[in-house]
Amino acid sequence: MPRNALENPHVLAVLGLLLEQPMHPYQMLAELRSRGEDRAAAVNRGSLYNIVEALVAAGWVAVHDRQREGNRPERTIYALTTAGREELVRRLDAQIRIPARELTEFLGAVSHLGALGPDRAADALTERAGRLQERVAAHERNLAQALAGGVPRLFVIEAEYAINCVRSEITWVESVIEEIRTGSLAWPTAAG
Amino acid sequence: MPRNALENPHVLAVLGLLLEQPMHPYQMLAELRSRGEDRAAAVNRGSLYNIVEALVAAGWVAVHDRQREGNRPERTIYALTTAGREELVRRLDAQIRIPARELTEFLGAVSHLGALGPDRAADALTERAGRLQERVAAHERNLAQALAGGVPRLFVIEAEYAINCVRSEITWVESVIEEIRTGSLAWPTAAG
DNA sequence: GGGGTCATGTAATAGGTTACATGATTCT
DNA sequence: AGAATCATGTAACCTATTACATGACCCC
Repeated sequence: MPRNALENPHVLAVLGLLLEQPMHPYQMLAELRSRGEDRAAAVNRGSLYNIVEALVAAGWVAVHDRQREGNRPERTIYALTTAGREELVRRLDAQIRIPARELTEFLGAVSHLGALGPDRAADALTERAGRLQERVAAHERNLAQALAGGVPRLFVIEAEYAINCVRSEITWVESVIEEIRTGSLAWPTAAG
Repeated sequence: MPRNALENPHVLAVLGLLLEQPMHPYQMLAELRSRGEDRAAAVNRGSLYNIVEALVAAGWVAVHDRQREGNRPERTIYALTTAGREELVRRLDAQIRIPARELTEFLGAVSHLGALGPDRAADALTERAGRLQERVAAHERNLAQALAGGVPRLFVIEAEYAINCVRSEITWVESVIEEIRTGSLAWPTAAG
């Protein structure tokens, strides 16, 4: 187990899952992957076992049950402890209060937009806008379906946030395209 | 040198810097750090030398000059090659056209907002909104200063994008706070 | 004279990913 | 019968970070 596995960014995701219900690691993996499309980052099993081990050592998670079906490998169900729940709340609280510097790939690309030249830049941005539209539509479909299925809004609030982010990016991208087309965003030569 | 150092996410940043002017690695580091507050992620020298070595091997970057001042260690100035410039354009183009799944820390936190309970959630979100306001103000000051100093808008366009993102997040956060306060965002018990 | 910056090179460390190994169950 | 899934455990590998090593120059 890595020494500071507790600093692993997936720790919050694991604690969050265990808040919902006790689980064995393989199930966590399945959950994370099924929601992963828009919620969690990809985790692999190697890291996951390390994290769980570290969480147990920290006392935030404890063995809840051991089950055996037939001759399958015994599966160990883990559950949040009280301390784990407190830690989860502490981390959530901190991550909400203090915005991290979220450096996206797109921000890095935009900072060298000049290198593409006006036509290619406008073209690329247009394609992006289209793809973002599709993404918003997909998010909205999922959200509507969940709400129609009776899931409380609080439990899908992050979808609303994601939609908000993508929407505002679309607006920005489209405004830049327009400015390139009208020439109000000037293109200095040797732009970089 | 790592085998796929060319896949390193900092490659684009290095190519972008070299598009502006030839440089030696130490200077790249200084540039990245000085802009780093809102532009580039932190790079350390170990990785940087690996990247430069890989870029040279790929033919995207070549030794431009070797300079020696007094008895200081000789510094090697690298410059973009034509192939390197093409690669930069190719990567920029792709990164703009195809939006990556940008999973932020905040998105992960929001998805477990329920665990904080309504009061603490509203409180934490309020603090975040305040900090985001400060960040917008700082970005705007920098942007205004750059523009006043004669920098073409195209070269600071990424600051406009960053401001747009933060602004829209503030709007969203404030709307959620309001909904928590008025009770229109219901809080199911045992929320997680 | 001491501390900080300029500038590089390289080895050690530790983390995450990938792959190997095992074996039962279920579906086609 | 073969493939895919369930479920774990562990070792190898590769990458990035960190630290060590070197030495000149500049400012106080």
